[in-house]
Amino acid sequence: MTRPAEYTRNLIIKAAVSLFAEKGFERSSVRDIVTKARVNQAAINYHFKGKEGLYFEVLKIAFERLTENAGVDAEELKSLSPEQALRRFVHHQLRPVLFQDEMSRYIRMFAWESAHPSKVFRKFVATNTTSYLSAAVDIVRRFLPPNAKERAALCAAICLMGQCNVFVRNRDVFAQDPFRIAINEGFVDELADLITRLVIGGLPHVDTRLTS
Amino acid sequence: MTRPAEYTRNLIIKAAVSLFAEKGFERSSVRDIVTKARVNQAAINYHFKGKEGLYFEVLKIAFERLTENAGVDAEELKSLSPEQALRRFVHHQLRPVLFQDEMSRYIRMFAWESAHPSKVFRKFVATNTTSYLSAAVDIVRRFLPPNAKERAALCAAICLMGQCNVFVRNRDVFAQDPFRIAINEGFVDELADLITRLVIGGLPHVDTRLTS
DNA sequence: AGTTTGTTCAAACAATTGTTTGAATTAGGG
DNA sequence: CCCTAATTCAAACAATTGTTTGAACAAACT
Repeated sequence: MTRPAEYTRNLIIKAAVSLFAEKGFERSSVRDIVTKARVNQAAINYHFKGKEGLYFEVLKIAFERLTENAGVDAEELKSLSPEQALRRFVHHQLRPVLFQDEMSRYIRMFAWESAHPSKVFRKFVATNTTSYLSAAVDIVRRFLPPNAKERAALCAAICLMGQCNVFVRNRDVFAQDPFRIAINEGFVDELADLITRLVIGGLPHVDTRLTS
Repeated sequence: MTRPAEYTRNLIIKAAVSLFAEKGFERSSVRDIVTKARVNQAAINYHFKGKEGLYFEVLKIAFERLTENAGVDAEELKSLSPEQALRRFVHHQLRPVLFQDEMSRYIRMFAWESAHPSKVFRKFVATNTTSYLSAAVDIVRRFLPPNAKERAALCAAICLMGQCNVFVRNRDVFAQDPFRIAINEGFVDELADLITRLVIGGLPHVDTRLTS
C-alpha cells in the first residue's frame, strides 16, 4: 500500500470537519475537501462510499467527542448548581464564535444542522438514541416548575440552542457593517452572561400548559 | 406583446416567493421556479436579469409588505403595553409554523436568511437603512433596565428572533420522528406563550455591561 | 519471483446548476 | 398593412456538482 489507508482517512476527515464547520455540509464540495486534504478526487468515495458516508462518519466522531468531553458531564451536572451548569453550557455553545479549535468546529457543525437539518443528519439522530438535545433538556429542566411537562422542557431547550446558534452561525455577519460588533473574548463573555440571565429569569415563569 | 410583461413578472414573483419560503434561496432552482410559474426558462433572466435580481425584487416586496402590515405598528406599539406588544410580535413571528398565507411566506424567507444570509440579502440590508431587526429591538428595549446599552438591546433582539426562527425553519423536522410534536393552532399558541414568558422573565435581569 | 490485495491517481461521466442565444411570435404605431 | 419593438420560446452553453472507471502502483503473502 502506497500510503496507509488510516492516514488518508484521517486527512480527509480533518479537512472535512474544517469545511463542514465553516460552511455546512451542502456548501462544501468534495473537490474543496480533497484539495484541502491533499488527496485524490476519488478518495472520498473509496474510503467512505461517497460524500454522505463521509459526513455520517464525521457526525459520529463529532458526537462522540462532544458527549465525552461536554461542557457538563452527566454526573458533574448534579454537583453543579443549576445556574453554574447553565452558564457552563452556554459558554460551551458560544465557544466557536471565538475559538477555532476542534470542539468549536464540532459545535459549529451542529449549529448548521440546527438551521437546516440535512438528510444525513436526520438519519444520524434516528440511529443515535441519545438526542443531541438531551444535555440542553437536562439543564433547562432544573429551572422549570416541578410539574412542567416534558414537552415544555424540550421546547425551552430548543429555544436555548436557537439563541446560541444564531451567533455561532452568523459570527462574521455580525462583525460586519450594519452591526459592527467586535468579536472578542470580552464580548463572548458578556453575551454568555446575557443569554444565561435571560434564560434563568424566564424559565421559572414557563407555565405547565404545553400539551404532552 | 404575447402576454403583458407585468403579468409574467407577477407569476414569477409569486412562484419564487413560494419556493424561497419553502426551502430558501440557494436550494430553489430557476427551473423549479419557472415550472411552478408556468413560464419559459429564460423569463427570469429577461425580466429580472438573473436569479439574484429576482430575489432582490422579492426581498423588497416582502420587506415592504411586512413593515406596512407588521404585527405591531410603530405608533400602535406605544399604545400597547410592553407585554402585549411582545406577545403580538412573537405570535406574528411564529405564524408561518402554522399558516401558509402571504405574510407567513415572507416571514419564513427572512427566517432562512437569519440562518445563513445570502450575498443578495446582505446587499439588501445594506441599501435598506431600516434594519429588519429594528422592530424587535424596539419591543425588547422596553423590558430592559433603562440604562441598558444599545448593543444589549440588539443582542437580546437577535436572541428573540433566533428562538422563533428555529421553530419556523424546522417545522416539519419537529413534527417527525424523534420529536413527534403535533403542529396545530393550540401548540403554536402555547409555544408563543412559552417564548413570551421566557423573554419577559429574563429581560429585566440583563445587566448593562455589554460594551457599546 | 510472482501473485494477490489494498490503495492511489488522472480522466471521464452523468446530472444539475444559472445563463445566453437566436429565431419565432405577438402587439401596437405609422 | 407593414414595420418595429417587446416578449416568448426551445435549445444550447458553460460551469459546477458527486460519482465511476480502469490503469498504475506498492506492499504482503506464497
